[in-house]
Amino acid sequence: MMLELQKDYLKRIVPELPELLVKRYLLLRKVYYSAPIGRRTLAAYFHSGEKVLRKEVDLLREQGLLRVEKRGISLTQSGIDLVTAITPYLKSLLGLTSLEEKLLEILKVKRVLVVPGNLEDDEVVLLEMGRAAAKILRECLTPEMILAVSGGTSCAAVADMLSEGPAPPGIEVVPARGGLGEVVDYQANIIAARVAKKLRARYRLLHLPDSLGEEALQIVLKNEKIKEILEMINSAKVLLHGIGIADEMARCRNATPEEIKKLVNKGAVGEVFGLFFNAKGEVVGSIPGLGLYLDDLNKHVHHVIVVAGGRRKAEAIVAVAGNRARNQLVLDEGAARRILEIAGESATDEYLER
Amino acid sequence: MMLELQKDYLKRIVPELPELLVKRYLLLRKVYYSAPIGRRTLAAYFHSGEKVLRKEVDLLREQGLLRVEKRGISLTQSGIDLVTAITPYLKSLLGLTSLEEKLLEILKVKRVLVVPGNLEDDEVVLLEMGRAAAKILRECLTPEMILAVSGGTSCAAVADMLSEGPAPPGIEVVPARGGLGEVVDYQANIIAARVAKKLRARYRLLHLPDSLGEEALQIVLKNEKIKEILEMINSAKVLLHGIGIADEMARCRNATPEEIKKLVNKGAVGEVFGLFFNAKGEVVGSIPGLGLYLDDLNKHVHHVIVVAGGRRKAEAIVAVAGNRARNQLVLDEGAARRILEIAGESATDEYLER
DNA sequence: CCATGCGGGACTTTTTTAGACCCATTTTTA
DNA sequence: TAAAAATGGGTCTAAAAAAGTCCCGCATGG
Repeated sequence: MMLELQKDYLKRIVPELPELLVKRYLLLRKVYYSAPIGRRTLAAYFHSGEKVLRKEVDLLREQGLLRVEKRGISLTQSGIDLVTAITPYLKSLLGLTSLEEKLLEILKVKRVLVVPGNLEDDEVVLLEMGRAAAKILRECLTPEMILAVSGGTSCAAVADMLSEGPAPPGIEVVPARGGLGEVVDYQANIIAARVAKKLRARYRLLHLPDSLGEEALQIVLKNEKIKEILEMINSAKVLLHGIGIADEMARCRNATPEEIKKLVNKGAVGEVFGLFFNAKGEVVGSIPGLGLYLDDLNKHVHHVIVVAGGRRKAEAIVAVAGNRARNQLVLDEGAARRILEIAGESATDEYLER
Repeated sequence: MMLELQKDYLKRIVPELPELLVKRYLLLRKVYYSAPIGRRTLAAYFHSGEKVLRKEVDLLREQGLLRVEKRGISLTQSGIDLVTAITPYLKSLLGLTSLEEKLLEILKVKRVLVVPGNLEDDEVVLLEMGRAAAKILRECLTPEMILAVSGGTSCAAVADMLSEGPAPPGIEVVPARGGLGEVVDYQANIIAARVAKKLRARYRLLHLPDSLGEEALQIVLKNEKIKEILEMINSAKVLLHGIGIADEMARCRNATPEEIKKLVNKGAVGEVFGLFFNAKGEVVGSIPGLGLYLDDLNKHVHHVIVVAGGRRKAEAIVAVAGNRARNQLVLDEGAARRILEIAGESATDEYLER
């Protein structure tokens, strides 16, 4: 409270502080993730003039935070320390801390962590979310547990940012789904393997194409190996997953226009593991055959880490991750603020209904 | 510690923060003590251009901290709140908090409070010191006690800044000395009366010219009234006093050149109540007759509040107020930093002696 | 071995800032 | 009560700072 008070006063007597602080924080953060990086590249990234950027760089270099060399700009050790140390203060200044508290109430989950920035405007935000989620993930690990991970860019970012180093013994990493989409880096299988490698843990793969006909699926499911892995997935104690937007994911899974229409009519907005959720968080559709398996998962798991960002995913996040007491959400500022807007709107709606 | 850490990081990522903060703090503080005050007067005060100052004023007005009216500039309620609330943060930023801790060790007193700024450059500092000391003074008051105050500009400032309002019952305010100097506002008598009025307490006056011959003094001392007051002074539980520079005060008390030379030869650097102290804090001279009385005072008193500022008073402060466990010092930044310098020098001297 | 991207420097244009007034009004002073 | 001083606001101009746009020599990586 005392800190909040001072922060407020500080903003009034030095109103240029937030702007300066955020600007430089974003610069340092970008360099952190992209070093070594050139002056012009940075300028283009921030849509600012070269001279303007150079001034900032010079200033931060004079402060000993940046190192400017022939090969490009990178952070000094102090710069690295600062970027991590100042994040909580910045979040408080930007109102993200109070945003987190509000979302905690609205979404009724275990934890909400909001990363500054918007995924849609700034690619670095994804990495930052990945880093935050990776940290949480490590906290959740205990010996002899199964960790299930989903696919997608968000989980890929977590794998990227996960620190290398041994995890508790006996951990196994499994993909929560089969193959999906074309980009190999975002496949659950690949991500599971990469996470396992970082953790120096074992992993299993699920060799199952995702969009399979009903009959074919029934046959494949009789395969012992696949049955075994599916059982492993279902007994996972930690679950890491992203969130899909319903219609996009349906299209991505080669659903027919009728099927998509059907889903939309049922109010599907969010998707995860091939399960489709409506705004109230109810399952209104699923990939045939696997649906039941995966619906069970939520009942036995201990920790669920959800990583998602971008304003356009807000509805899906509420639908998929809301009202689940075991969920820990890692969001970006864009999604977080949008969720608050939606909640405000629906609250207004309720008010109007009376 | 956490706060210190953040402060440090904040200074590195926004190095212009201290400058901005201090500049505006000083502006607000000046307005606080001088409102309503005009733009040009302020500009002249800060030795800055009119336009520069106007920009700052506009900014602070937009922040709702200043009110700009035909009659002049004054603080809004928020502005008043801010000026008082931000002081501890500012002190920490300027390193005054750590300065206070160092002085506490060096001077071995009960408390050291350092006010930002230098008395010699900025007249407002005196008022700020007065306000700080007045606050401490009120904390020290208990029913039925005697409060003794000395003369001088510092104590006058305390009287000025003392809030109006009742004190614990039965308090009596007495001047610690008789008349001294020409300026009526700085007489101990007048200050005692003003303090008493603010506290809604009773007061007594000491009708005794300070520079009296030895024989005349002996006669006057037989006066019952005077004896009574002198006894009251000696049984004071709270003592508020400033600090004089030895040679200046000697001259002020109409000492002959020989007497002054004698004092200087004895190493006198500081003065209070007509007692002269050398650098080690020993009494090396006094106004005839009253010396013993006043030397006793320090032995029975509970709280001693010392107010002094300006670099040139540093030696005197160390001499008079150092090494007294009951003393609470209110200093300005100028004096405080100079004291630290002196301590460093003498420490170096000791080092060289080995 | 060359092409790309790097930091640093220089030059010009644009924008911002700062200084020096004057004005109508209010407040203080004589 | 009248004169004098001080108030905020406005404006014009000079100065300075900022920003945009190049070019250069160099290292690095394909």
